[in-house]
Amino acid sequence: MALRFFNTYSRELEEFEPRDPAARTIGIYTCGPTVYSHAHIGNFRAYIFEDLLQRHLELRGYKAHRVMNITDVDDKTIRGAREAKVPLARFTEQFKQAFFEDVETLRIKRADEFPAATDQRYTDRMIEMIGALIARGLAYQADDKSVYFRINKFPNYGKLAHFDLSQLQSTGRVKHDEYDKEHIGDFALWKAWDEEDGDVKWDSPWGPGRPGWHIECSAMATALLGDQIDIHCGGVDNIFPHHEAEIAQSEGVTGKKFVRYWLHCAHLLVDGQKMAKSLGNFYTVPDVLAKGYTGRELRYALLRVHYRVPLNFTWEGMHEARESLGRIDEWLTRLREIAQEENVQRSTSNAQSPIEKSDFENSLDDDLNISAALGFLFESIRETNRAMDENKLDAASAKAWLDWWKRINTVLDLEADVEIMIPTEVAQLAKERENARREKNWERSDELRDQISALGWEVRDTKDRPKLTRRGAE
RNA sequence: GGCGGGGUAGCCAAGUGGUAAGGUCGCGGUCUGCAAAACCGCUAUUCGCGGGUUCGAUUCCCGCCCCCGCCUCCA
Repeated sequence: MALRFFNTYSRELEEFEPRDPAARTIGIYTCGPTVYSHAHIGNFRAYIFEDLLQRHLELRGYKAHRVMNITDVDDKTIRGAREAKVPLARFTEQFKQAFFEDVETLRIKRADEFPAATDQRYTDRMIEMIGALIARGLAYQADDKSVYFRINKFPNYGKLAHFDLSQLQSTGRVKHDEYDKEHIGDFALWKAWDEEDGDVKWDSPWGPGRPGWHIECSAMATALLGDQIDIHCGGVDNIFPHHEAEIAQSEGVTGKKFVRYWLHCAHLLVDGQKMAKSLGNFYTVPDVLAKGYTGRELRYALLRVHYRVPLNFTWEGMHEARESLGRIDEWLTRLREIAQEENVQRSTSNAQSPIEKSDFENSLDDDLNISAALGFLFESIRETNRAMDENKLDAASAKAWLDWWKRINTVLDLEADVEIMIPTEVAQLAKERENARREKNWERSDELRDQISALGWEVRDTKDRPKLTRRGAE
């Protein structure tokens, strides 16, 4: 099946054709965090979706050149720095660091570049772009000294969001004192300095000020990926106005189609509601870790639902993630044991399976249908487990399954980390328990099992020997 | 009001014009000293509601209801 994605621009599933088919390198721009506070798990749902996208493109033989911006100057960061009474850069630094820690915890592949809006390379580029837009009549400086984009001069404005500009209504979310604009939909390219900004300002041909939010993405995207990029992603809430503005600015400057495929991720809900600090359902990655869950468990929970469907985050869902991963872990452990038994005779080899091994990746070709892909994984697990129960899976077959897993795990990245060493205390208790069992002292044996359990380990008596595992562990 | 996305078992969630993947939870069974893991069986006569097209619709069309989001700086 051909690789296809749902393009927000056309609202249709489209076959993916990179801009440059020969080069096999895909330019991907993904809107990153605004570092004014700790990013929440809803933000990370979008980043995990982008991670899945990149990894699957790579599985399909493409090379991704991915850029994720860091917005380190805007109203919220300035306000935060002022309230904390520290310089802007110092204020944002802590959240940048936290962001990168969370990225690692969730096993999200790092983008190739993380440009920051305040980097002079990009502020220069923003000023250059704004100048070009003014020269083309697409932007103007208003009486308040700020520079605005003139949306009436850009006929395509509204195409991405499918908005009729005459119907734009103010939701009252933005202050209403912007009488200086020609059209209510005109958005700021350059925001003139005011006292609230303190020492946060850059010089420009239009006086001191700072970039508008949208222009930074246009500047960084075109600077690092060129005038035209293959895929641009973000959350659905970015469609309007942010991505609409990016199109207007970028195409207004370059005159070329800015993005070939727009992919947008649906929101994460918590207990069926939008996540909000006021509702007390606002979680960061460390919040989830503090509840005893691991990064890979959260990764699984955020990954398992198709990106265009709203995902409801619940603790029950986290439990489900843990159990499902445990099932994968057990399966891999069994396969590895059999793969090592070179000379053991099996009654018959049973590598045959009604599940085609390519079903997993073919599902991902279909607009990243991860739920269907995981369905195939679990069906495969059940079938190979059955074969192993019946002693019908030989070492070669086990190895083949492990190779398959290795391949799909380049996309999933859900394997448990290397086995944690069994603590000597646990090993000692297990040994004592074996002695008790040999003497058929079941009471003592069960008591020792409880003690082992209290230490976070589970003991299982198999035919060969008792096995110790740590459930729910990284 | 405009524009999107969604409504499938207790929960999460695929899917197709031909009679419902998978995960999780629960129950019963095999195995086990007992467990655990694994496997087997059971758990949606039905896919928000009402019409229509069709031999046949959960899947296509029309209308309606509900949930979520966006409508100027939230992923």
